[in-house]
Amino acid sequence: MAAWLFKTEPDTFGIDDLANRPDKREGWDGVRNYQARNFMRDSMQVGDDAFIYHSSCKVPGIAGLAKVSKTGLVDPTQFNPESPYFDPKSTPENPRWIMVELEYVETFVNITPLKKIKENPNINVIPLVNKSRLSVMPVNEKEFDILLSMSRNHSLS
DNA sequence: GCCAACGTTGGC
DNA sequence: GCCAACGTTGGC
Repeated sequence: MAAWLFKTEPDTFGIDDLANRPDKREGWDGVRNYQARNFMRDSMQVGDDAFIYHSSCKVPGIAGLAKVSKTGLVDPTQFNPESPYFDPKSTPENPRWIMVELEYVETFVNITPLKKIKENPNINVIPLVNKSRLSVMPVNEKEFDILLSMSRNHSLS
């Protein structure tokens, strides 16, 4: 089973919004980056772990955990002219943007800040730390274990 | 297919 | 709000 990290702006949609959905699930729409899309389309499987990372906020960092609950969904916002994610070049016959659905698992008591993540030499592999702007990125097993224990230990303090 | 210009992201 | 990093666009 693989693990991933999803960036999101909590002002728009954060871990609390996911937790407050009636079924605690949400289609992860609005990703408009081919590399990120390819991860969702080609590599994700139901049951994969998914960190929810909050960006562009007071304390950027990992806020919670979710899991992939559906794969291979067509992002409906690409066909909606009113949506900021509208893509006039995409057609229903050949949709360009594929998404997954995430299901809420856990909110960490405290955010695990990017600052702390950067300080750990064992997790400098992920594009997050490398200043990439990828909004969806893979997290290897070792990194996942470290990040999860950081997040849970931190929540005890 | 190169690459300069431009727009966006996102931490600070 | 600044600006570095990076993806995308479009002229050639």
